Amino acid sequence: MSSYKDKKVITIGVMSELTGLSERKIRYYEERKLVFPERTQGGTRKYSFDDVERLIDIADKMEDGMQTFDIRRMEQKKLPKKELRERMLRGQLNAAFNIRK
Amino acid sequence: MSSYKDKKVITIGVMSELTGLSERKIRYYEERKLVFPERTQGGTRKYSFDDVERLIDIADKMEDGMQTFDIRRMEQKKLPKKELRERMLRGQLNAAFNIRK
DNA sequence: CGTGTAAGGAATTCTGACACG
DNA sequence: CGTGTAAGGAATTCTGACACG
Repeated sequence: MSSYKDKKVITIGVMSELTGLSERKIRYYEERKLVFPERTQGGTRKYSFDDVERLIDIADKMEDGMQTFDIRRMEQKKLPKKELRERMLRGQLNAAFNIRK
Repeated sequence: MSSYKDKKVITIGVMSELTGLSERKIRYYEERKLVFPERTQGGTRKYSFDDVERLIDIADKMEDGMQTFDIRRMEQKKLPKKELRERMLRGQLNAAFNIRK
């Protein structure tokens, strides 16, 4: 089962190129528990191709106005469907009208 | 067709861990035209999973006493079969008796 | 030929913080 | 909340060379 897709070998610089996301964003999504890179002995992050796809997916949802909180809940599938729909709608409205909290 | 396997994303440090080869060896095999990493803007090497497999294969052949020259020829499949067999035999003999040129 | 190593420098990454909205 | 940035330091990588066998 252990494929190449889940082997953590990609540095944050390459990941940034692959996803188009800034390193800052990538590190922030980790802080928000959305990605879980491994580390080298020295402490540099290592990501997998699965993480590449995950980050692209996250980026899409962020663009739709969703918040990291909602994305995390969504992946855990623990949020009741009704509430999730409301949150997604709110996110899209926020995005559409560029609302600031 | 462009799979993950041929995407150049692995740094030499990770490659060294993945293959068990020293960075010195990995760079040397590049010098001998056996692997062809890409480079980042800054000049650091990037390898693919295909390269991981290729290097492991190379390492096996080196252990059998083959020389980089023969390995390269072998991959190009341009060496006559008879001569190749002779070279492989010689390599294995060298390895067996630990002969120094 | 194949590989280790010390050397000096450059590129990459890391963390914690301040800023803004 | 999400993200940019300047800051200082540490880890990583690079090249060319000398060594040895």
